[in-house]
Amino acid sequence: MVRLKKGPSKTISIIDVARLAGVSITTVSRVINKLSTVKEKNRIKVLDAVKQLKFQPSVFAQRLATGKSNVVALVIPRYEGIFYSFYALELIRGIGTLCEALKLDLLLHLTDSRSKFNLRGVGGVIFADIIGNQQQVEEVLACGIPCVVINQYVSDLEVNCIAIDNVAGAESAVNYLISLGHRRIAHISGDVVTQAASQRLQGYKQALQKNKITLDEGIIFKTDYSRGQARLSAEKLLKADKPASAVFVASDAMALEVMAVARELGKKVPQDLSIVGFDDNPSGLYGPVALTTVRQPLVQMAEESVKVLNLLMSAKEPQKTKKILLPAELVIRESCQPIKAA
Amino acid sequence: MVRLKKGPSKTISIIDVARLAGVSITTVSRVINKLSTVKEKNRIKVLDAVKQLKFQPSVFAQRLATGKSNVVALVIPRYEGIFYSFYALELIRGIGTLCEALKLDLLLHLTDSRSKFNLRGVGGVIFADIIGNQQQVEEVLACGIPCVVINQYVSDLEVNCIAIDNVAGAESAVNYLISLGHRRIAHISGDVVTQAASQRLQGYKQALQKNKITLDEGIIFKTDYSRGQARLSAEKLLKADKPASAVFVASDAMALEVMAVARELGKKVPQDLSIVGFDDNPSGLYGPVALTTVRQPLVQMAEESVKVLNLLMSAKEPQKTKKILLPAELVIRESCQPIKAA
DNA sequence: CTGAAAGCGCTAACAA
DNA sequence: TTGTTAGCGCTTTCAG
Repeated sequence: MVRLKKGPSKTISIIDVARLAGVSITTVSRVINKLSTVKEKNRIKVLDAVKQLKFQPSVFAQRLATGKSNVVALVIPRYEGIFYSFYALELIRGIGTLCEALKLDLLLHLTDSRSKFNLRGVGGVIFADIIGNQQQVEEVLACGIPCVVINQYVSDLEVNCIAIDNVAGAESAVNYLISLGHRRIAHISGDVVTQAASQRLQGYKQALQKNKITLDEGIIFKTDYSRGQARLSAEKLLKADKPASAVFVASDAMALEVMAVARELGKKVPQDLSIVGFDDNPSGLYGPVALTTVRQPLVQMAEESVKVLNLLMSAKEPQKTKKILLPAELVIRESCQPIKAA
Repeated sequence: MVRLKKGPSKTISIIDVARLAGVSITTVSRVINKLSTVKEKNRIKVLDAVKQLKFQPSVFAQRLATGKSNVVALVIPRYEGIFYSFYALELIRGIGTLCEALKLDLLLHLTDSRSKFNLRGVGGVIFADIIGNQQQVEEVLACGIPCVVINQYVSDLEVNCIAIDNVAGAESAVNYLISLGHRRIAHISGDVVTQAASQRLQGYKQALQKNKITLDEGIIFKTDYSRGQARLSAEKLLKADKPASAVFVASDAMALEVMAVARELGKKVPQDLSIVGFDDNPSGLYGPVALTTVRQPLVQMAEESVKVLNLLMSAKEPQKTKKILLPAELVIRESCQPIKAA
């Protein structure tokens, strides 16, 4: 009835190590887990045996025994406007690099709002944005699994979140344009299903209001973050009877597209049109006119999320939920100039 | 000596389900694993209990018991030229989506050549490119873990690989330019530490040779795939005494940069310079002149890799290694035209 | 068609 | 400081 142990191809376990080292499996376990209480001499014997047998502990057995898991699931909405972006890549890179360093297993889930995944076995979850999948967050929370949401400030849920102050960032961009004398300032917005885009729009409006500039809905263009729609918007904007002298664009990728369109139409940047983007995407540095933009601390946000989660995962007691708002900072380069005297 | 079972917060296990359903745990296990031999009546009782208790089997216990794992590790070199690209994102998306569908757990490893990861517990590995980390591949192979390498044709190792025929792709691009009458054709290459870039360079050279056009090393520019270096190369190229009439660029992102530089210098595309890129990056569609390019079946490559790996992982016997070469196809759009009569 | 029971490889009381 | 041993939750013989 016993499964045959096929002599040679058997996977080596802690028992083999113990036997070779001439100690008990407990001692081996202690060495592996760096639990101090092992005599140096034995420690070395065990370490030798481990090396000799090329032993690697079974993570499954470990997790089963401890009930703990060092698996972090990163959930990214399968939403093209977001996924195909500088933002997504920076996020994955930031989170991936830190997980690697912290020895956390990073599980990637590209999801739509319907998909369900087995939560048994994951130690913590990071949600990148929430687009229609708030329910997934609630599920995770209900299971008592540590969880942090990034790039989204969640006020109606008792959940940790780390977001960027898009409102203030947008406001500072528009204020800067105003300080240069611009009054007719357009906005090309991202997809307002994302919190980031809608907040940037809000910041834009707020800046105008505070400066007593009347809002003209006719020069606010809503897009899906794509370059295609940016191009369309830019064309409308530039061919209008009463063109704007400046434009605040919700992403650098789109801003660059606007810049390109302007040039194609024979307009000079910044002489004829001042442009501010958002992201601090390195692409903005190329080209003859470096893009003025708002820098988001994406990598910082990514790393912070892993740190917070890691803390949560190793904490004994449930922690107070943290809500962090990271500042976005205006980076002045060359794509804006004071408005020409009328 | 027994760990206390804290009554309420205990995680529910197969035992609870069995108890509630009034059957043995074996039966529950059979139902979960869809092993036919269960009376319909019992099946329903079990399913009810599962639903009622919101039972989710512990993947760790399952894997420990079966010795099988459905974890796929995706290893991506932490190499900026590659990582920040359309390519990387397409790959992650393709692999991520299919894993999600196949219920495979996708583990992401951003690695440098030195990093080691615990292989115990992963059922299969996908390597995206090999940049200095061939040793990692060999390690995986040595452990007998199913493994496939993508975007790299590996001939000196008994390993499955799926790559794109960059040589032929590049050749067809250059042949096309030649067919339009171009004779002085430049090349802006990617980072030749990557196989893709060096093969594209090779295809370029081959096409010239076959057409008895002498190679001019002076108009071959090697870059790190960045837009910055593309810009520099383009400037050199366009300001040269004897400029080329056409250029084949190793990526669309760089090709777009070249196009931008050309315009800034007052050159018209395609009238003054014909350009072919590589990737079929949607960005190439925007702008006034759609980019002619070579389409790589990236998503297909990504999906194929998961399929092959999945097969390998569920196969009883070791399989013959597969080496797949996917064709790349020229996509003619607007950025090239026949050379002007001299 | 069903159930009892032996593992899978490891951790953590507890005793020594 | 070390070893014994009872689980962790599941699968899988094997005997009913």
